[in-house]
Amino acid sequence: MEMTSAVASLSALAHGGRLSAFRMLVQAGAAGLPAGEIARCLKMLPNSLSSHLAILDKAGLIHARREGRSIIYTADYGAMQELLGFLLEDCCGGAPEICAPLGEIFARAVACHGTCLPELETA
Amino acid sequence: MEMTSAVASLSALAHGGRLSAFRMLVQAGAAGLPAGEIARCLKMLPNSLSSHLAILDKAGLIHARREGRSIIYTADYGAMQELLGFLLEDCCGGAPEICAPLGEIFARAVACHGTCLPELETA
DNA sequence: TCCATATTTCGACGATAATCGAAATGTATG
DNA sequence: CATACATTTCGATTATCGTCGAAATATGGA
Repeated sequence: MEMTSAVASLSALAHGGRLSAFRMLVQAGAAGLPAGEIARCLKMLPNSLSSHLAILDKAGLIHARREGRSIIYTADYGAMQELLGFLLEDCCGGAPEICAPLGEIFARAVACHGTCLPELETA
Repeated sequence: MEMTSAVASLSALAHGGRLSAFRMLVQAGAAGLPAGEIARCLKMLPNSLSSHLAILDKAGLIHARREGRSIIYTADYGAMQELLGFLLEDCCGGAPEICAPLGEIFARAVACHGTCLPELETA
């Protein structure tokens, strides 16, 4: 991943609404979520959210597919992986013991306890 | 880590110059780098860089210490860890096989091959 | 104390981004 | 084909950000 797309991804995530939306999608998995559902959950106007989702999409962090009259958005885990990898690239200046504790992130991440997303699966 | 500081961190990183500076510091390890060295390497005006470093500092991603007439900046690996953890929190919607490949990030990260930073250690 | 070095702070200007109402597009249904 | 629904696009306004020159602060050395 090169600088310019990393900045695009980080800029896309550097906004409360977009970050919340992205995290919802990350937590939603491959099934994804319709735009309206996200807007309702985050209490944003549909048109505002739409432009935010477009920014995330343009950065490659999420993708859209039409399903009936809804548009379903899904997180791109590969893009996420590239971004995190970019931040960690050549880290710790040759002292592996510094970046070793970063591995604990995944111990927590893989736990997958799931907090948000109330009745989305049943709706 | 709560939303508001995550957005601050991502906003801080969402800029070419700041992202480059942060990555230099991440790669520099605990020794850190003086502001002037970063400015020279990134071809930025000292005052511009200074305000960018201030933003990264305010977000908690780096810290400053004075050493002689230089000011040495260092990356905060703990803050970095929190940010990455926040992005990965409750990921994958209960399907661990999705976020498992994210673990490969660290296989590469821990390699610590070191690219940039030419004669900084000898200067 | 006087000067050079290293870095930051201030102030202004131009560029970019966020927000919202209104209108347009695409899709199902009667 | 007309209508309702889901979402996007457009246009304008306001706020925030990035950049740069100039001046200020802090440190070390002659």
